[in-house]
Amino acid sequence: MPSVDPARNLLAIGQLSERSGVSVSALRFYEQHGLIVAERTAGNQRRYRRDVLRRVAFIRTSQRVGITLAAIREALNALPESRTPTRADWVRISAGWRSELDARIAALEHLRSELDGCIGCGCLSLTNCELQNAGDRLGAGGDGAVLWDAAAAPRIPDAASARAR
Amino acid sequence: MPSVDPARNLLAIGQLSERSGVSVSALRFYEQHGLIVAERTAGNQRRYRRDVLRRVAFIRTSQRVGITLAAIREALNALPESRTPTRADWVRISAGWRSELDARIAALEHLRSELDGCIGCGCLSLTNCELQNAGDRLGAGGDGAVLWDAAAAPRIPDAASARAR
DNA sequence: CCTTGACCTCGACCATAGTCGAGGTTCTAG
DNA sequence: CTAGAACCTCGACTATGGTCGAGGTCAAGG
Repeated sequence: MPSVDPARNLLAIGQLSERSGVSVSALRFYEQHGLIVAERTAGNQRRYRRDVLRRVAFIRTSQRVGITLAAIREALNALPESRTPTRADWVRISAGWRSELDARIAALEHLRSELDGCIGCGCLSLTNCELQNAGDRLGAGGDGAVLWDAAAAPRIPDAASARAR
Repeated sequence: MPSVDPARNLLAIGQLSERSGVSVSALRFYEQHGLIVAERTAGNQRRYRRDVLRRVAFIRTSQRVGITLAAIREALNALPESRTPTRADWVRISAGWRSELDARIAALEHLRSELDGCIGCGCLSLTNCELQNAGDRLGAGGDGAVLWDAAAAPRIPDAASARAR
């Protein structure tokens, strides 16, 4: 195991991996996608500043809440000088994650009530059923709360337009 | 538009697409993955029995609840002779979907409470945080209700084992 | 100095749920 | 009989979040 630069306390990728519990390949992947940064040694090896550990923690925690890497990256980039989130940053951002979570829970509950109304009904007749025809969606809650918004674009790129193209 | 076989009332793929609202490519995809079946004309074109319409409705409705195609296929294959679900089948199976939904909602609520407890805490210190360390997961609820089961296999194929392999 | 473990890049691959296009065939109306 | 719409297969591509291996380099201890 390589020893740590005594002056600046930089971490090699294996060390960061071990301390964060995130695989080496995932760390490289995060860098590729602009979520973390690394300095390089003369020999082109990555060296991480210690605050990257916090950054990785932030990323994993946000992921556990179901936030996509793209959204996490945006949240990080929105910070002044793209700094690693402070505790205050975390409080603010995680409150936003909480709203996302609320929205997703609400969407599932709405869906459940639809399903309940549908369990005994003529659903499979393919007409007159909310579950069949509603415009709301479940999909990996992309950007924002576009939940049961019937006015949104149709989620099934339907046969007619498919053929038209 | 081709006319329907008067004797058996079979549907061409375009007709099934139009009536079900599911794209032609998706219908072929479903067939490829064993969710629906088609007879063939002498010229190798698909012809669908009318009950496939019900089957497709079942598939789409189940998908809207967030069930994966793999799980839907299993549910369909579990029916006697892999018949198209009757109304009674739908009642039974959709009750199962409902439990899945309940489990997913419970998982999200659990997560939310963890997040709440974590918003002001030292989360980002990477220690002593439930959100950081818990074994529960969100991921596209695979097979069954493996929700916040700390005994389950670690979801982060961690650095150590990655290196070991 | 040399070995060995840790590191590097790049490209291919996993699952999920399809879409799109190329190149060729079939079906049906006129 | 023929035009054209609808159909066929197959392979490549989309996005997400990575993993794995090949082939090659770096760094540090003995």
